[in-house]
Amino acid sequence: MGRPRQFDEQDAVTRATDLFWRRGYNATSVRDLGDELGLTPSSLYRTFTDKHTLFLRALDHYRATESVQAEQRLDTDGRPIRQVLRDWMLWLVTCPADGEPGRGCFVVNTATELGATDDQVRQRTEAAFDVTRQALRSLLCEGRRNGEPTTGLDLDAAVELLFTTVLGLRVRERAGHDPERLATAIDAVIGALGPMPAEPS
Amino acid sequence: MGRPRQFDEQDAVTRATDLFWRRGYNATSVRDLGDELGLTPSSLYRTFTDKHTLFLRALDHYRATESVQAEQRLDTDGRPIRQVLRDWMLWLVTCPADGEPGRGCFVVNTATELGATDDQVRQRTEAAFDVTRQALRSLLCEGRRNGEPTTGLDLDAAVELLFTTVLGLRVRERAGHDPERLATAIDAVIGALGPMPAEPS
DNA sequence: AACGTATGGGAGCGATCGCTCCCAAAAGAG
DNA sequence: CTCTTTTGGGAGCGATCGCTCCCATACGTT
Repeated sequence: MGRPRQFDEQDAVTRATDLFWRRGYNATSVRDLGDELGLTPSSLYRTFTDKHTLFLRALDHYRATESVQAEQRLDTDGRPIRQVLRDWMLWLVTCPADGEPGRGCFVVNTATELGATDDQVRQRTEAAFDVTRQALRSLLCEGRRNGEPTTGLDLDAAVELLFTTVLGLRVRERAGHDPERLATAIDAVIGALGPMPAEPS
Repeated sequence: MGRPRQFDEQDAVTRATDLFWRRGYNATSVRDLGDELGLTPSSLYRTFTDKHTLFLRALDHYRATESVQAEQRLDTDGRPIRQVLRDWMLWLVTCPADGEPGRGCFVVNTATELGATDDQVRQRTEAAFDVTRQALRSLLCEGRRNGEPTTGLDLDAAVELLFTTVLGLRVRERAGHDPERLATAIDAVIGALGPMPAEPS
C-alpha cells in the first residue's frame, strides 16, 4: 500500500558502502551520501534511520559481498594450499585496485577508525576477522589432511601469522604501496609455511 | 620582546599528538584540542596556524619520539637478531597498552584514514614507513655479518615480510586483539627467518 | 472515482564545525 | 615611567554538521 519507492534500497546500500569504504565514516557527510545515492534527506532517514545505522548496514553489506567473495576464493579445488593462499593474497591486494587503488579493506579501515570507540562497529569487525581466521584454519587443516604439512608451525601459529600478514597487506594496499613489494611479502609468508612437499608420484 | 607564552609549545604538541593518535584527524575538533591543550582558539591558531598544520606537527612529533624510540630498540647490543626482533615486536604491541590499549600506531592509523587523500600526510607516513623498513634491513644485514643467516629468504623478502607483519600487528593492537595471539604471530614470523643458528663455541 | 498511505522534494531546525577578530593584560625595550 | 609587542580570553563569523518537519505527489486499495 502507498506510493512505491523510486530507488532500489540494495543499490543505495551498495553506493553507500562504496562511499564509506573510500572516505571512512567521519569524512562522509549525510549530504555526500544523499548526492551519491540520489536520495533526499527525508528518504534517506526514513529508509535508513540515521547515518550510523546506514553505516552498519554498509558494513554488513560489505561482509555479505566482498568478504564472502574473499572466503570463497580460499576454497581449494584440489589445488595445493600454498597455491590457493598465494593466489588469494595476490587477489586481495589487487582486487581493490580495479578501477581505484588505495581503498584497502573496508573492515580494516573501519576497525582502525572506529574500533576503539564504537562497540557496535567493533562487534562487526571482530566477527569479520573471526570468519577470515576460521577460513584460514580450515584451509590449513585441509592441507594437512591432503599431505601438505606446514612444517615448523603448529596450526594456531600459522593462522595467526597469515591473518596478521593479510591485515598488513590490506593497510599497505590502502597506503598505495607497490604491488610487487606486496607480492614479495606474500611469497615470503608462503615460504614460511615450510617447503613445498614433493608431488606424489 | 612582547608578552611571553604562558604555555609550553612542545608540551602542547605532545598533548595534541595524544588526542589525534587516539581519535584520528576528523573525529578531533579544534575545540577538543583547545580544551585538552588548555589553549584558547586565538592562541592555538596564532601558534599553529590551523588544525591541519597542527596535525602535521603532531605527526612529526610522533615520528621524532615514538618512532625513533622504536628504531632504537632495533639496535643489537650484541644480541642475536632474532631475539632483538622478537623483543622489539613484543614491545610494539604492548607499549601502547601502557595506560591505554587500543591506540595502535599513529602513523598506521593516519595512513589508513588520510593516506588516500592528503598528500602532505602521505609524504610523512611513507617517510616513516621507509625508516622502519631501512632499520629492519640494517638489522638483517648485521645479522648476516655476524653469522646469523636468514635461510630461505633473501634480504628483500625478509624485510617485506617483517614490515608487513608489523603493520598487521599494529592494526590488531588498535583493534584490541589478545596480546597472546599477537605473540603467537610474532614467534611464527621469527621462525620464518629460519632456524636459530647454533651458538658459536 | 474517492480514499488511505507512503514517497520525493526541500526548507530549515539547533548544534557544531574550523576559524577570525577585537581587546585588555602582561612583559621586554627605551 | 611610556611605548611596543605579543599574549590570553572570548564573542561570534559563515559554513556545514546530522537531522526533522511539512506538503504536494503518486501509487495501491476499495
